[in-house]
Amino acid sequence: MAARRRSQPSTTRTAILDVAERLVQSRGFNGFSYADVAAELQISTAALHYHFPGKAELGHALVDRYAQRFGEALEAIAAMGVPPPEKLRAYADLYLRVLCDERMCLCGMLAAEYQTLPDAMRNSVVSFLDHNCDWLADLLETGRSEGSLEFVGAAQEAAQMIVGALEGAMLVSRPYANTEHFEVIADRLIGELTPERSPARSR
Amino acid sequence: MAARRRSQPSTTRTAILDVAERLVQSRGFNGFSYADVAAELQISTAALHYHFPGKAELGHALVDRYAQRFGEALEAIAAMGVPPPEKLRAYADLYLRVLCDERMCLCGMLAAEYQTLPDAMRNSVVSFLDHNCDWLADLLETGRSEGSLEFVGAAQEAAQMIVGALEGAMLVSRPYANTEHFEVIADRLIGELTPERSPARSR
DNA sequence: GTCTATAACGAGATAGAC
DNA sequence: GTCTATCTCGTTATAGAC
Repeated sequence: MAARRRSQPSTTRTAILDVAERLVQSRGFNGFSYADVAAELQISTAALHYHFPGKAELGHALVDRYAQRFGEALEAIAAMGVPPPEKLRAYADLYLRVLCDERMCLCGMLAAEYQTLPDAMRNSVVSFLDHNCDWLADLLETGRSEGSLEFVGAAQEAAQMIVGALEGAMLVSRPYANTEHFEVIADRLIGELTPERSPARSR
Repeated sequence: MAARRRSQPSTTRTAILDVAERLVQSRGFNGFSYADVAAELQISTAALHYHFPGKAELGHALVDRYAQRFGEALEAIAAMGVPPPEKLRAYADLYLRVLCDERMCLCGMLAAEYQTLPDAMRNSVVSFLDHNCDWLADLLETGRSEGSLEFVGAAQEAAQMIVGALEGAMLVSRPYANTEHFEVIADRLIGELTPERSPARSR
C-alpha cells in the first residue's frame, strides 16, 4: 500500500495532464481554458486549481512531462540494436504517431506561441529542442562513422535541419488532415541521408 | 483626386492591418486582441469594429493580404532573370526577411492554430500553402530540366518538403532569438538541391 | 470615422463549506 | 479533493452621440 501510494501521482492529476496535453497539442496553449479541461473531466475548475495553482504551472508540468516521455522514447530507440538508418526512421515515426492523433508536437506548438509563454515554459521548450538535436547529432555521427548514413558538414547542423523539417512537416500537414503530407517529407529527409546503392538519375 | 481616392483603401484600415499582422505573426491569432491593436494606434476598439466587424473578418483580411503580397513576391522572383538556384535562394530569403523581423510566417502561425480558426481563414491558409508548393514545384522542374537543380522524385513532393522545412525552420528558430538556426537549415536545403560543383553559399 | 459608454460573455483565480 | 459561489479582469461586440 505504501508502494502503491508512492507510484500513484494522483489519478486526477494525471487525467488533467492528459486532457490538457491533447487540448494544447490541438488548439494551442492560448486556445484552451481551464473550463475546457474541467468540462471534459466533469469536475469543477476549482479542482483544477487545487492540482495546478495557475495555467502557467499546468503548462510547465505539461511540457516537462512531455519532454521526459520523449526523452524516454529516445533512449528506447538508442537501445534498439538496429542500424542508425532504422533508428532515424523510428525517430521520425515518433512524430508520425503524434500527427496520427491529429496533434501537433507539444513543443512545436509552444514554439509558435513562444512569445506569449511564461518564462519557465520557454526554457523547457528550448531544452526539448536542444535535447532532440543532441540526440540526433549523436546518432548521425555514429551512422556516418559506420558508413550507414551520409551527410555533409557538422552533425549538429544536420540534426537541426531534421528537427526543424519534421516540426515543419507536422505544422503544414495538419491543415490537410492527412499524414501523407508528413510522410512524403519524412521519407525525403531520410532518403537524403541514406547512401544510394542505386544512383538516382542526375545529369 | 479621384485617382488618389481609388488607390487609397483608407489609411486607418491599412494601419490596423499592419499592426494586427505583426501581432499575429509574433503572438498568434489567439494571442492578440482588438485592445492591443487599438492601444498601439491610439484609437478605440469601436473604431476597429467599424473597419472590421469582427475578429474573424480582420483575420481573413490579414491572411488574404499576406497571401497576395507573397504571391507578388513570387512573381517578382520568377521574373528575375537569374538561374533557378538563385531563385530558390531568393525564395528562402523571403522567409529569412520575415524572421529577421522576429516574426513567424503568418500562415505558418495560423497553421499551428488551425483547429481554432474561422472557416474562411482555414481555406485561405491552405490556399497559401498550395500556391507556394505549386510555384516551387514549377521552379524545381525547370531547374532539373536545365540541369541546374538536382533532386529525386516528383517536383511537387520536393516542393512540399521545402515549404515544410522552411516553415519549420522559422518555428524552431524563434525560441533561439537568432537567424543562424534558420540559415543553417536553409543552406542545407538549398545545398542538397544544388549539383556538387558549386556549393555557392551566400554570406 | 471616431468617440464614450456599456453590454454580454468567458477566463483565471480565490474563499470557504463539505 | 472537490464542490458552489463569487470576484475581477479582459475580450468581443453594440448603441448612439459627435
